[in-house]
Amino acid sequence: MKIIADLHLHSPYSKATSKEMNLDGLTKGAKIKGLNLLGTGDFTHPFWLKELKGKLQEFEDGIFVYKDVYFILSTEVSTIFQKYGKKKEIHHLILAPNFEIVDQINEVLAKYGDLKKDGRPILNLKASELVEILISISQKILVIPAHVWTPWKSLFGSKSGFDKIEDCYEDQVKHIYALETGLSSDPAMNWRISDLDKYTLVSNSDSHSPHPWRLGREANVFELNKLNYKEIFEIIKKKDRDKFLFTIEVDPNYGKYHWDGHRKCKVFLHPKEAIKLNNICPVCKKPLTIGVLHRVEELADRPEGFVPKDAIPFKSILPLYEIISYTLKINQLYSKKVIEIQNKLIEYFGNELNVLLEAKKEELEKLVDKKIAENILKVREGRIRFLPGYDGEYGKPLLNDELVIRKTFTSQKALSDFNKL
DNA sequence: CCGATTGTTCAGCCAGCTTG
DNA sequence: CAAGCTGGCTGAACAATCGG
Repeated sequence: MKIIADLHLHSPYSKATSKEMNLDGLTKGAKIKGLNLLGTGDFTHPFWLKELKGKLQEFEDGIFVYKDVYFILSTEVSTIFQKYGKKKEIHHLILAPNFEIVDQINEVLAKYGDLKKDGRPILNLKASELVEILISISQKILVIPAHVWTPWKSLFGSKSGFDKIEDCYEDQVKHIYALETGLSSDPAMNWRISDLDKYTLVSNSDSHSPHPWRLGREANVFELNKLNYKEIFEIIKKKDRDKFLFTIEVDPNYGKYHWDGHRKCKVFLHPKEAIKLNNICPVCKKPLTIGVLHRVEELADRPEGFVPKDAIPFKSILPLYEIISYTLKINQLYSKKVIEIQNKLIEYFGNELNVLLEAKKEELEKLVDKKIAENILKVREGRIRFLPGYDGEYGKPLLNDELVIRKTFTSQKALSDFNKL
């Protein structure tokens, strides 16, 4: 059976999330998108956990079901600790095999932070201590460093991260099997660092809203004989290429931290340009927010385009809402017209991922404007340029062959280089 | 010309850290 | 010790534009 899984998302008990991130909203969103396995998110939060225990039915060992959508118990925690005299804040995705073990996890973690305060609790623990604690509860618990390249709160992040996984997880690194690439990087970027070859690269949305332009933006596609926790655990642990078919990605340029820059100063720069400026903002003279591409370049020991031999392939997409709204030049994702077209396509092809990955051009053209059909194919085939994201600003796809003329470039040369891409 | 739709901006949520 | 900043999303308020 084919499983399309988004394992990292949040409940309404996390800060800055939509109230619709409840089980009904999530299952509705998953069906529209074409996902059949979701992480529950936030199992550390007592109210959310109570809801999960009450509403989820056990399906198979470690897998639960609600309204025909499967769930696996997951949460994200933030560890804050000092190392090398600096504050380190690192996010970790945690998967657990059953509610009994979740109860044990929560009992221990509650000693290190207030689990009620946020669905994504802050723990006064070193990353290595967190892993040690979890593994001592159960070897079946999976700890995955979350969105490893984003500047804030991540393993390799420019603001509070490390250059080597070992520096973060120390002797507990032996229990780390996978890394979450995050929106601003794709597997190809990670393949440039030989140290990462042994890790399974997983992709999740970290969604805060169940809307199809957020949930399932990134996902993992598995082919399983049967669905249970052990299967998922083993695939991720062993990087089983026969069962891990591919990951679904957005173009890393779309991510909010791909390039370097300052949102407020309207400065965004390719790492090469930033380095020429000593990573100092030409407007406010303060250090730039260094993005994902820059960090990958710093740590890479291989050229662009290198593919490790056991790499799991990936496909790049964009949320359908964005393709439609950018094609029609409507900025509002939820405009009536965009929703109408989206619904028409989803009704015909069953779900959004079918539209994005499978739908044939002739069929698309029968249903919608030729330009929209063409752009769906363009995105699928990667024939598309972006205005890259930076310092928390999403990247923008250039679906109408626009030339980029924007005040946000401080360097005319960066602008002309960009238009040549 | 007026109502409907779309575009744009911004407060609010909140803890916890840094800065002055 | 207060002020400012951070994250990501909602949804209100208001402005602009579309279309019948």
